[in-house]
Amino acid sequence: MGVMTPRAATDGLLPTPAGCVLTADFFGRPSDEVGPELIGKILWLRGVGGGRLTEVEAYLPENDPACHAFRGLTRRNAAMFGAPGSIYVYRSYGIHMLLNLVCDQLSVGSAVLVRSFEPLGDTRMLSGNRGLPEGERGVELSRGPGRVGQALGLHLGMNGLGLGEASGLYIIDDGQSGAVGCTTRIGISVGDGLPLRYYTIGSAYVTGLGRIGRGERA
DNA sequence: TAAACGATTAGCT
DNA sequence: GCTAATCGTTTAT
Repeated sequence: MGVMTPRAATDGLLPTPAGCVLTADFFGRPSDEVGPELIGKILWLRGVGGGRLTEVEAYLPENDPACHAFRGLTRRNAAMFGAPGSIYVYRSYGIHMLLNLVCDQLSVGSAVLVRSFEPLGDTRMLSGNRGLPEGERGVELSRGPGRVGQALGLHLGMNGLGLGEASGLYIIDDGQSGAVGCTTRIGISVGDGLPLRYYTIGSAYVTGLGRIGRGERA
């Protein structure tokens, strides 16, 4: 499934990781199916960097009031109803840029929220965007959805663009995988209780480790 | 036009 | 563990 990393998409100073680039056929399923399979895949923004996905959450338009698409299409969430494998970026709390990957078929309104990743390769661009010491690669760099957006330098101009050439953002499968855990989602006031958060078991690049430790919704 | 509300994080206690 | 800061989007007048 998918195609190999396009050579044209590599940057001399910051090579895009080798592997199979996931495309619309991978994302064209409900987000609770795509979510767990994304764990361990590589999120990479051309020329900036990225890492291995360690935490994502699925949002479904039906029976899920926490999903932005639950109340139908608005100007803000329009990108969420776009083609599978496109990007939905929105501003949270007036500050943070949160990254979602659109799943399922056109106009369904299902997406996966990227919450954390473990950095790979050169982190100079990422740490610079975060305002951290050059080369920083600790959890402070990319644990938490707001930090992910800031590290990658996301902006609303990327909203609605497709993964790949259009946006420079790629999801790459390099064949490696780890154990995937599942718990309830984080930071929402409605629709919690649904086990739609997926994470890499044992990784420090996961938020809310406390509640996982207590065995909540394991 | 006004009010309320967050898919959060940093900073305290 | 708890709370404040922060401001665009949505929803209600």
